[in-house]
Amino acid sequence: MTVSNAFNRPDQLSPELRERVLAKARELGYGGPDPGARALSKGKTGSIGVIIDAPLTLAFTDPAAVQMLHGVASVCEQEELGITLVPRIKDRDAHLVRTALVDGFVVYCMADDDARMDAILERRLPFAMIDYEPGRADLAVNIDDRVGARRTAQHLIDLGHRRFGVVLGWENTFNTADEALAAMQYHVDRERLRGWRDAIEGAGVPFDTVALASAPGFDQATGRVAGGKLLDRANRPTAIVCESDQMALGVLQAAQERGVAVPQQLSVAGFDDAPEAARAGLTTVRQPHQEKGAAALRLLLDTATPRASVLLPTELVPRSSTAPSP
Amino acid sequence: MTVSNAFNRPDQLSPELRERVLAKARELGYGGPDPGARALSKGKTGSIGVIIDAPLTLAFTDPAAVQMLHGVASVCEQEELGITLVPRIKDRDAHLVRTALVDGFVVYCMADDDARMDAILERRLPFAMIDYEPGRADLAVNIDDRVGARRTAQHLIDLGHRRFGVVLGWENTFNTADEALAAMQYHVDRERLRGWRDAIEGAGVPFDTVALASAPGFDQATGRVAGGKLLDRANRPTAIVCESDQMALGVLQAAQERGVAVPQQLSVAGFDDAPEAARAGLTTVRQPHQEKGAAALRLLLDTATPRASVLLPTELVPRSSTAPSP
DNA sequence: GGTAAATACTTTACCGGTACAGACGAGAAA
DNA sequence: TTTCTCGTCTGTACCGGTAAAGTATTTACC
Repeated sequence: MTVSNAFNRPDQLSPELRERVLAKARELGYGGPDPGARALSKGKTGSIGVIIDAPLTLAFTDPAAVQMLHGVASVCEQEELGITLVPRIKDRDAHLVRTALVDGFVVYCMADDDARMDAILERRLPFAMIDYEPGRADLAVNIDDRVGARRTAQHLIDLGHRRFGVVLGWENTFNTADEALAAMQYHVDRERLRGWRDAIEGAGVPFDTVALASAPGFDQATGRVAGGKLLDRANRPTAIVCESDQMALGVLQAAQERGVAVPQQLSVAGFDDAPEAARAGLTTVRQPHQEKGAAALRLLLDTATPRASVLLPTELVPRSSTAPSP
Repeated sequence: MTVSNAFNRPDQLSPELRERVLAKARELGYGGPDPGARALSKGKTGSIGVIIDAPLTLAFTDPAAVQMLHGVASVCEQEELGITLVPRIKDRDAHLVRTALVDGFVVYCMADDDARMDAILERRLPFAMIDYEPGRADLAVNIDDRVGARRTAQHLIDLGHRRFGVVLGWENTFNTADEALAAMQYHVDRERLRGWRDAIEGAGVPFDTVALASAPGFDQATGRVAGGKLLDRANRPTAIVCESDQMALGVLQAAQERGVAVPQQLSVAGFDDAPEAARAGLTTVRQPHQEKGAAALRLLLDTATPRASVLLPTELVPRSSTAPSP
């Protein structure tokens, strides 16, 4: 106990005794209290776990995830907490969640059927979900995906568009919006689809006239393939909305390959406002990535509110990839 | 013990007993072995600590640091290890190092006089230093800063330049290269300065004719101010080399503000090959950021080699910001 | 039928701390 | 003088696991 005090609470013993303890510690090669033992004894680790849907290597490639982490980091730094990134490894990740030395989790954009969810619940630690269906967790941070998507579609409707195409991630075989909504594993994707539908049906255009296309993956190549499918249709859409900026950039590429002029013959809109979107002049929906991370951590640390749902605003950013319907 | 086995080693007990244990666990609300206790007992935490010179918020803004983390993450993922980012907090960071629940540290670009170094040593955990003077640590990963800088200066010499300016970070009051080398806190900075000197003196140009300029900070604003000082001198340099791309971009800005044409009247070179460098057409030195992180972690995990120093190559990337001397 | 080896559990002995409650002497207040 | 308080230091009792060795009970095999 005296040793513990010597290292952790200098005010609890006289300077002489303290120095004697520390000297002996040096002599014996004792490097201070063991963090593992302290964690066991105190029941606190001093670190927050971050769980991301994608593998870590992908997370560091994705600017949105990096910005989210930035937000988490900013609060962690204030609170003197470490950040523990829990890796994603096929079939082993539940185990990694179970053994993570953390006081709580921030969970980013998790699929509905992710096996790690059970592990998180069993840990009985507080956790905050980002981009996950609110209501399915006590602490939830979301952006207003639906409103953002609705505004995008409305913007296109206001420009006179009536023939729409939708580009979705992952290979899918659904034909109708309802099938798609039922099959989608990510809350965010469903909300965006709902948002587009809100506006399009609101304008009196039946949603079953909207062409849905998807392709494997979730990146530019995905958008290129899926966008190509839409552009090769007999009744080509005049406007294409995409689940992400990366996919929208792929659609632009597909259009260029086919000699379809954007925005004269085709309008394209993305989602996220990634840095590349600004450079490409892509119309998109801006969302506060960093604030998502910060808000989640704040919810987690505020033990006074056991249940809370934060909805952060989105903003339509019109750029040069959208224009009046030809 | 039987409970421990039920959760961790199903093959050590009969399915019936195991099910009985798990059922009782559910009934009692026991969520599986406590990671803290396991860490204490096993003496392993399953996580690697990453210590960065800058605050975490800055680390996530800096593409080089993010790529380094990416490299660390790629190896962690293979090895099923977590990554714990240790925040940087003035006067408190040694404590955070002492309490971090990790099996080892990767230390990125630490200043010579950083107080956390003592804490790291006292932990008696393995650690690998990136961008730190090799020889001062058992495990070191560096890039060939000196050779990279030398090639940059040589490239300018080959283009006919003889009047050089150097832009350094942080406000400094040194006049000679030796003073600068003694005052600099970062190994990387010293090596780059040495590299430039190697080439310039090698061409028969005395290094005391080279104008040194610095300004507070380490970013674009720093380069703009320091670059401005150089450009406002009576005997303006025809070539300016910078410690980083960010600062080089600031120099470009300063040149533009003064109507100095790059590269016709002034050549500018950076270091790092940040994404912005390519867009700005900046001549720079490419370095394998990601591989630095991965190599450090591999050294750390390979307990067979208690001492090892890795030197990764750099590559000169000539672009349009350098041209023959006017 | 007897012994070796495998299977299925259990016991023992730590891992290295911290919270909290004494114990004890010295000076302050009653 | 007695009692209270305070500053220092120490003792007790956990925190919740796991490795390794020990004990039965089967099964395997000649």
